Amino acid sequence: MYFVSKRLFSFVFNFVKMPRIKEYNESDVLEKAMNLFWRNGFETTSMHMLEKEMGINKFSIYSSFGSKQGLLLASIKCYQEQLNSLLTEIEKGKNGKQAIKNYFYKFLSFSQRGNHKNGCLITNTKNELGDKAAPEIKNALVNFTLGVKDIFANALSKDSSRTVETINQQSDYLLIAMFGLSSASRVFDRDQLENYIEQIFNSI
Amino acid sequence: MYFVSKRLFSFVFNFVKMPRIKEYNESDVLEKAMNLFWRNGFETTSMHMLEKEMGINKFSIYSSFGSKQGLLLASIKCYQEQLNSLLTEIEKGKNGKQAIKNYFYKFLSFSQRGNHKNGCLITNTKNELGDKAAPEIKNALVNFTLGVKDIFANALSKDSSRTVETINQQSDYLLIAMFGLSSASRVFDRDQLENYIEQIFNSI
DNA sequence: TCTATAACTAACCGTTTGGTTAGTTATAAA
DNA sequence: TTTATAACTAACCAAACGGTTAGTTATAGA
Repeated sequence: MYFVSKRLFSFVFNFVKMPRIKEYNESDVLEKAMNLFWRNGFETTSMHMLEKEMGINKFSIYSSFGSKQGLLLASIKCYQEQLNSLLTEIEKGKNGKQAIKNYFYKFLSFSQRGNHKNGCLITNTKNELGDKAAPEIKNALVNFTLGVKDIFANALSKDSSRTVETINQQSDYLLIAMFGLSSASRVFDRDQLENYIEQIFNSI
Repeated sequence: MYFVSKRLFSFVFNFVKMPRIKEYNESDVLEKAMNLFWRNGFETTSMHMLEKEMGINKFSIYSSFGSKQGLLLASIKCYQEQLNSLLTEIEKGKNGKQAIKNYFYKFLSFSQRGNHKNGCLITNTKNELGDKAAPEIKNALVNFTLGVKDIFANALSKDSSRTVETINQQSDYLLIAMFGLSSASRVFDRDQLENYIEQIFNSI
């Protein structure tokens, strides 16, 4: 079974005439929407703000992304791709603990893009919507979190002398510490946060 | 300069006639409002929900608390009083580190009142409103946070062999760890959170 | 009983929300 | 040039939002 777009299908088989072409790039406008959700949260970001920031009107938003929550879901996936490029660096590192620590510091810079204290879109969305989020969104959040824990666990297992149980406990701990850092990064100062990171890695 | 209520003033000086009496108790309805804000956040809690939960109508809410943000401010102060009774136990403890650890555990139970994962009203409000909060609310949040750090620092200074700088760093660290725990307590499981607490206190 | 007053009720206010839809325009195959 | 189609514009929708206000009711002193 192959899936092709309606446009491609009609181009190949000449069944329908080719209509007007989109004047915007979906991934460009999505990036702008993501930044808005990241900075302001879901509820605070109104459709009006999205129209202005994305440079297209409601009709186009709804025809590309279905609904406001659909746009949030697409934004989350876009955000996750960006975070993934930071996460893969953990997997490359030889010293697992040090690689995770580097990730914590890099996340700190990442979260303050554009001199805004944005925090983390994943964490922000969990904090704001919780159980009220659409099932697809909740799944995306949970799966990403599980993936991060796995990456932490794999990195820790590279270092010698940790039992399986210790690895599980420490990766759980680092996961929550990361969640805490994400929330705290919207409130506390840079040097407080760096001190926080140093203390975290003292105990493992 | 003495401040007395209009009612008391008129009672004492017999200047005006005594009108109809309030049918509700302000601290009772405030407690109910606080629980609603604590569980749902500020924006999600509508005036309609508040009317139903508090058992009085908008007019009474506005005449007692001025505005929705005024009601939130009163709720925060009510919440802070409840947390203070947990915090004073830290000051009583002989072993500073252990007293703070006990506080972390007690907060965990406190935050899950009524089988809801409420987190902490202070932290939730910071996370949700941030800079958009009214100045009075921001002040209340900041001052409370500073107070907690002081209590941590005083407790740590009871234990021997810590420099002034270490005390400052560790109390800053515990403050952010507490902030993280408050956020994480709405998402993670009890045993994950307990493991988190144990690891936090390994490093100090 | 009369009266001044504040607690109360309920209808109402303008604004904003997410979302829709009728009508117009640009495209490219026929 | 005609035509089918989808991208586009802009006016529109009901519902919900925080907040107000005119009118009613209960109270206690006079």
